[in-house]
Amino acid sequence: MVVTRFAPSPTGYLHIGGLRTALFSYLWARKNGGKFLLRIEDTDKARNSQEAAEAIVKAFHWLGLEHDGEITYQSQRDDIYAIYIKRLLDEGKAYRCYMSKEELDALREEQTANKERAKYDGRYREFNGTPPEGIEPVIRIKAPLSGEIVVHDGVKGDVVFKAEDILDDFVIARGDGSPTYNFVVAIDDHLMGVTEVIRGDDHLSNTPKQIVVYEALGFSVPKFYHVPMIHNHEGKKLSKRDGATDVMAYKEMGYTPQALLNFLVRLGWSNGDQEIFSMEEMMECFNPKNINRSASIYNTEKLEWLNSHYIKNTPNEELAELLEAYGLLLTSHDKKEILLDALKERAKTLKEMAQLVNEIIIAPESLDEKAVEKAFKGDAREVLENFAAKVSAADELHLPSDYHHLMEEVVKEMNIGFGKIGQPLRVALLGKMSGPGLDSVMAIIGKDETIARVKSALAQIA
RNA sequence: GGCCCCGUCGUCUAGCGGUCAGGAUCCCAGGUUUUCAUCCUGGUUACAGGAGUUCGAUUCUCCUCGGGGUCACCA
Repeated sequence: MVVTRFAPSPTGYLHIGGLRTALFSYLWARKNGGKFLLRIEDTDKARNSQEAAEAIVKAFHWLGLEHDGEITYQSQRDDIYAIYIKRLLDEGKAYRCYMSKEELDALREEQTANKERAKYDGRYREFNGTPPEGIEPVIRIKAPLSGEIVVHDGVKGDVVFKAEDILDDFVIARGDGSPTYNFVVAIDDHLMGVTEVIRGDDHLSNTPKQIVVYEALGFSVPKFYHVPMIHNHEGKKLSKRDGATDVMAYKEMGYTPQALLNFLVRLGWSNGDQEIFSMEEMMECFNPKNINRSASIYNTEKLEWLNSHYIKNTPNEELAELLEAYGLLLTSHDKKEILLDALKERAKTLKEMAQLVNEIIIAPESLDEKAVEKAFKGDAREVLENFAAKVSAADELHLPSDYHHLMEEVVKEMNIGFGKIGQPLRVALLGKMSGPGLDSVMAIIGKDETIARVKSALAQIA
């Protein structure tokens, strides 16, 4: 069984980069009928893990990504980690190191001065004398000091590290007894049954350390996939400073979950030339072997395109529900269909769409001066008066086509081009030169409001 | 600085020894539309550089350059 996991450290919210690795992990688990687990890496007790977990779960929920089973909190697993620390100590695979912080700093400084790599010198590795007074020892693992550690990575291939280059006896438990990251990650992944670790490639250089832990404990090493970073415009790792990295901010901006997920799945991963993926297709097609090796630059142009694509292709019923989050209650609006049909091809975001709806429903406060100047030339006044009279006289006006017929009548009668009625009417109804089809607009606001807006405009330009 | 990763249009990418180097987005032009948007059609733009290997390299090897990541009693 394929078991994947997403293991964020609780920095507050779910960001784009994290979401992408979570998505990859989720898809791979679902595709294989496996499990997708969530673990909160909150060994840093100063932070509020509960809130962070809730923010992440909330974002997952919005996106429709559900994790399996209970959430694992590292902060609640000290007892478990203690067992493995003791085991390593008992087996002589780890030891207490009584070096003080000051001594360590001094050592590092000296090494740096000599242009050597800063590393622990192993002075307590074989120590069995009397420990110095007043030192709370850290616990270090006996790491191999020579030879190679090979990470068999599904994205990067086999990455070879020389032990002497990168390893030393690193700390697995602090002076206060709390375990450190590289130690608990290995234990948790093993205990949770994780078979494939899909994570950012900033973790690649951590991996040899984790492999040391796996091997010391006799655990089998999972399959790794280190996915390249997402960079900002400057080519640097994406961070909170780069604008909207909070996933929920995309909801506020009016992006649909579908668009965001589709955008992210294609960032660093591809399936031939395919650009549009439904959730089902993602689960069907996703395979980490097609993850790109190089970092990608984050750019929202395609996201916008995808968003408008999905808005266009979302059924009205569903669209009306989505729009509720933007303060638009359309579910029982009698002209909902016409309204949504008229606007879904025009909006890039749901937020924008809500705004466009209001621009139709609510009469313009004032008419744009330039538009008035341009549109109300020649016999515009007569045209509008004629049209208003026809609207007044008609009994049944419901569909856009009903209004369209009236416009056609005026055009024929007065022997003018369509633009001669379209432009002034548009300005009268919407206050500006652009917007959706006028026949739809009129069908939406209805007969009385149409007449009222035309008359009001006529009065204003008198 | 040590170690590691990466390098195809501006951006996301396809390519896996022989292609007019393909698609998407963006941008531009034309068409459709009373307008704007959508939509349709067309167009501009890329193999970082240099050595090899080979009949032939974007593809394989090495070097250079460039970018990124990581080097904690943080995660």
